[in-house]
Amino acid sequence: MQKTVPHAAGLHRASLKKLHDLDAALELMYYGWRGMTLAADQYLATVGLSRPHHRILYVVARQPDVSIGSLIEILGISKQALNRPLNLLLERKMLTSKRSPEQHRSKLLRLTEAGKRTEQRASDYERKVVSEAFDRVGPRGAAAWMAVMGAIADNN
Amino acid sequence: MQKTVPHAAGLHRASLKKLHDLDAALELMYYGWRGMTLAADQYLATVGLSRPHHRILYVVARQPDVSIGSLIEILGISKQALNRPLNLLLERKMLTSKRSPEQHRSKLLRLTEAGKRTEQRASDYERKVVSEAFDRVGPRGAAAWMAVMGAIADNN
DNA sequence: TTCTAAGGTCAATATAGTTGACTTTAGGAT
DNA sequence: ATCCTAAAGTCAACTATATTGACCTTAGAA
Repeated sequence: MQKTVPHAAGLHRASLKKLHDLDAALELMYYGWRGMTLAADQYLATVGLSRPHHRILYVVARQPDVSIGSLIEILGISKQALNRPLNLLLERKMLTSKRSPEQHRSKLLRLTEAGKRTEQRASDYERKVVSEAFDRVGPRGAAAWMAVMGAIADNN
Repeated sequence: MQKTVPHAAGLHRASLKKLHDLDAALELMYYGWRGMTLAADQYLATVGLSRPHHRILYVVARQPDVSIGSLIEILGISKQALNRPLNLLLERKMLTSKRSPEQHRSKLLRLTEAGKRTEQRASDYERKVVSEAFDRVGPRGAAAWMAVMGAIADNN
């Protein structure tokens, strides 16, 4: 008999009976998120980081000189939850933090070159997955995907 | 001064500078997943359940008489991780478990009527979000969304 | 009777978060 | 100078969801 091989979730993507028209869509959302982040997460693991670190790097890359408080709001987590991954990134010199000249109360976060490289590589893995999928459906299909996702995202 | 109101993640969906063409797509995937599951998670919380319970109910609804081992493979988690939510659902009489007549080794899981109701309500919240989004883009847009998500999901 | 597959359970650990209760740092107001 | 406050930092306890490893039970098959 064969050894039981650990199964990745997703192997049975198409195996479930569909009770409703939209069941396939629900499953695609689930496996789509996994599919998009899988390669990035694997890369991040090789450099000792994970999703929360990537989220921080992603935001700081797109909003340089963001304050800690703003970062907390954007990420939607508590400052205690931010603390560990943020400090790791500072220790690893992926981020710098300094008081601003005029607003000494708040600190400004920036990516170092190493931080930029790591953020780019991780995000590139995700963009690559999306890009290849978009290529298969053309610009109109990509636009439709964006429109659907926007409507779903704004549902709350 | 106003009290600081706890911010839900997602309030700043459009606020980040876009460094790349596909950054908007990455963010839409993140917020799309949130948007689709938000209402369902809120409903589940009112009945003392959460996402892992829903995943179990969802799979058993679509594969009645599934064995514990198959369920583990489909969900992609360890049996220890399955144990707690599964037992809760059995205690709450949302699931039944019995040995099959011919294959006494494995147990067969089924939803009770209460389990079916809960599964349907939770999944309905998700389907409603997707359905409304599909309505905005028409059948061709919906098909394109499915094609893109399928390509992304199968990337691994 | 012994072997094995399926299931069940316990313990320790990891990750990613929470709330509450502080302290520190630094600027602003009186 | 002193007090007040905003922003940041820290410590502790807790929750939820997962992991691995070790072990036990149930029940059919050789």
